[in-house]
Amino acid sequence: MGNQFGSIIKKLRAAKSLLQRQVASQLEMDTPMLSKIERGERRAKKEQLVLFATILEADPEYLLTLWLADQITEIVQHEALALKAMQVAEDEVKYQLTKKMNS
Amino acid sequence: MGNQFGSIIKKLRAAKSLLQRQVASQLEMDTPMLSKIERGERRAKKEQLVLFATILEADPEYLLTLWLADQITEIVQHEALALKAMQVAEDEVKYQLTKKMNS
DNA sequence: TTATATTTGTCAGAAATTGGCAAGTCAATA
DNA sequence: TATTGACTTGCCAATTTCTGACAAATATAA
Repeated sequence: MGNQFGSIIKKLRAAKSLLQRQVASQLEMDTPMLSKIERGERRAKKEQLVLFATILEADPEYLLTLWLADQITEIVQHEALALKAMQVAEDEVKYQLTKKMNS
Repeated sequence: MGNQFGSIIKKLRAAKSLLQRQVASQLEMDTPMLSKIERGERRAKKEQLVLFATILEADPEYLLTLWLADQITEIVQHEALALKAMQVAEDEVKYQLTKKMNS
């Protein structure tokens, strides 16, 4: 249950003393939807991240990082090989980056 | 295009001089499906990994690692924040592991 | 060519995801 | 204790994505 993105946006919202109703309306969603996003039951759409950042005065890159990290965690959680898989993926991404550099 | 899992099982199959037809039949899939898995166009089902390992005489944990890594790579590829997101996810997984230890 | 191996394209059915609403819980307070 | 407001839960239909299967195209080799 729960994820990092949801926990953070909930915390940021509380820090600004905003109600779900107020944030949700700006995002054009209802409060049940926002509630679910905050509790990690649903995932925000990528296009909504910038708006979240604006409303909550957060760094959009920070939110995107958490949003991506949650998806990774979801894949490997409960896996004994989680850390190994992440290491392999990291190596692959780095390799792709060097390939991109030389082109 | 292409992923690590697919490339490896294709290489292993070639090393054993097996045809797609021979491997596919044991997995109860047709050769177009296996072809797509080898080229990363489709993903093997998790339940098939052990059978892949048996047929190709590979370490099942190795194949599972690649299979998981591919999914991570898919999420973060094309993302400038890929490495940062993976780091955050890794921290989270490690944290969950310590939490699990003390329970 | 002919045969065999692999890849590509397509598609209907299955499965997962989505957005939205109704109803529920919970806490504060009148 | 009744009411109000904030949030959560449960459910569902519509949409989207995924899956397996097949036919056809392409490649490889004899």
